[in-house]
Parts: sequence; C-alpha cells; structure tokens
Amino acid sequence: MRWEELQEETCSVARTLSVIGDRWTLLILRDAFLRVRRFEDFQKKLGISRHRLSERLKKLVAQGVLDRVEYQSNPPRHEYRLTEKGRDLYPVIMMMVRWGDKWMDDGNGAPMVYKHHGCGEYFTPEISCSACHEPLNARDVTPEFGPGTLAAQKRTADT
Amino acid sequence: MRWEELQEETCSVARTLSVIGDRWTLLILRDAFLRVRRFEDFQKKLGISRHRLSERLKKLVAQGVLDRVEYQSNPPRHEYRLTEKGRDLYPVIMMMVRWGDKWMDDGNGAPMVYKHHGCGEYFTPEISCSACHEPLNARDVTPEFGPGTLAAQKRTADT
DNA sequence: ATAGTAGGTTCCAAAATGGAACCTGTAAAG
DNA sequence: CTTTACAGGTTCCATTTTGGAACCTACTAT
Repeated sequence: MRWEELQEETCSVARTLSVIGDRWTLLILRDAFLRVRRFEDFQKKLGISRHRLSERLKKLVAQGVLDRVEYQSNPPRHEYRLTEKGRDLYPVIMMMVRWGDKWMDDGNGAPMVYKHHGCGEYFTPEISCSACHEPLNARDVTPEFGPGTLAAQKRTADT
Repeated sequence: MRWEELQEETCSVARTLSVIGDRWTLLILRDAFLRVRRFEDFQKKLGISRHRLSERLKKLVAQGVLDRVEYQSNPPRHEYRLTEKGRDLYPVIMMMVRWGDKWMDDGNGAPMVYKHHGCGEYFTPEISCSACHEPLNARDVTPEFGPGTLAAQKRTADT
C-alpha cells in the first residue's frame, strides 16, 4: 500500500494517517501549536531538511491543515497558520504527549507541562464518552461497522 | 534527524513518534485493538510486506507495546497481544478516528461506530482537563517548560 | 558593491520500503 | 512415504523516500 492509497481506505485511522502519518508532519504541527509559523523557524527548530519541510508544508496547505498567509508584501513573505481543521488535531497531539509523558519518561519528568486557563491547574488530558462523560478505555467499547463501511461494501457488490 | 535520534529529544511527541511514528505501526495497532493477533492475519488485513511486518512487530515487542505469546507448542506458534503500555495508546488512536470521521469523511459517514458499554450509547471521544473535567482546546492551554526540559538544560550547561 | 534575510529549488548519495521467492517444522491427505 | 498445506518467518533486489549541501531569487541595509 502506497501513501496515496491510504486515503482511500474505509478507515478513519488510515485516512488520518494519510495526512499526519509520517515522521515530520506531527513535529511540524507540534511546533505550529507552539506558535511557530515561519519556514526558517520550523527548519531551525526541527533540523528537517529544507527540501522536506517545503514539501510537507505544501502538502499540509493542500490538505487544509495549514493556511499560507502573506505577512509582508515587499518582498512577499508568507507564514503558515493552523486552520480550524489543523487546530482540531490538538486532541491527537495531546494524547501523544500524555502517552510519552507516561511511558517514555527518561527519569527527569515531563518535558512540558500544561496549564488550563479555565481552572488554573496543571493537567493531564483525559478521554471520555460524549454520551455519559465517563472515562473511556478500549475494553468498555464495542466497535461496529458504520455507514461508511456499509456504503463501501455496497459499491463493491455493485461492480 | 534519524529515527533513533527522535527518542532522545526532550519532547513527548517526538518520543511517542519514535515508537508509533511510521505509516504501518499505527495500522498494526489499530488491528490489534480489533483483536487481530497473528502474523498471517495482520499481513492479509493490512497488505503490508511480510518483511516490514516482521520488523515492525519485533520493534513493538522490543518496546513493550506488544507481547509475543506462545499459543501452541507443536510446532511453536506465537501471537502478538497488546501490553498495558500498548492498550494505553487507545486514546491516541481514538482521537485519530475522531479527526478522520470529522474531516476525512468521503460523504458516506463513519467507517466504524463505537458503543460504550457503560451507558449503551454510540459516542464520539472527547478530551477533557483532568483537574476540572471541562472540554479542552488549544486556546485554553498554556504550555510551560517542565522538569524534563529543565534537567536537560542543566545537563547541557554542565558539559 | 557587498552582505544579509526569508523562502525556497536542484541534485545526488544514503536509507527505507515493497514484493516476490525461499526456508523451517509440523500435521494431514493420498 | 511422498506431497500438500499452514504458520511464521528470512533473503534479495529494484523502487521510493529521505537527508543534506549547494544554489537561486528578490528585496533591504551597510
């Protein structure tokens, strides 16, 4: 399976990976959430090759995760900002942070800590059920085929 | 930056990516959460090359995300099961599912739907603050350097 | 005239990947 | 007994992707 094919899978994990499923993209987005916006800043902070960075940014803009905005016109300069679609990746990244903090600690504690404006406390992100708001874990959930899978099966049957 | 170097970054996103940051690993784990356990089953469902699958499984076992368990001794056969560390990746995967359902829908609805045993409802995962349990988004959070970063800075200053 | 800055592109060697073929130990079938 | 099937790999090589250095462009400041 190639990158482009991933997107056509009837699976939201695969489709999400078609956007963020490579080594660099999530690191670029991590920095975007830390307010990094310019090509040079991404390049210096990440140590990614300019070639790769250029390509990844283009791909993220094409997919609507970042927006390329002119911030000066003479000479024309652009910066990359998260779109709503991009900002909505925050839960994914925070859950990765949570896992890294918990299981990949090098003995020195969390690299970053997070303060919630609402309550003023340092927190850990939690995942909960949208219906009853109880914490979720894999064992309390039954996955079932949804409308997307049924539609895909029908398409296959028709041909 | 190479794969091995990722692990040494003082960043939980980078450290998490050093484990799950390639195209296949998360798809393998997705299937593991859907109760796939055997080499042949992973290979058939994913369409990954046997070579790559073998390598990824080894890596995941080495990192303690999967456990290689003998399920018959004659001839010896093993299956791969999620460890606690592996099961704890569930929130990451569910948040990717949520994002894919929302932004990468092909017009046919969600490929899978999820029922919560606790309340019996189909749900969407939500992310909330561990202190006040309110929903979280990037704009309500201030990241600060944590103990891990301070320790790393000290180490750098010492040398 | 020269150097600096921001944001790229070009080119090539090195690394990662895909895919087919092959190997191993055992059981079952003819 | 010889052959076939099955589960779980490994080997090999061509293709793809990546890293990294050098170069380009359009302006500004010295």
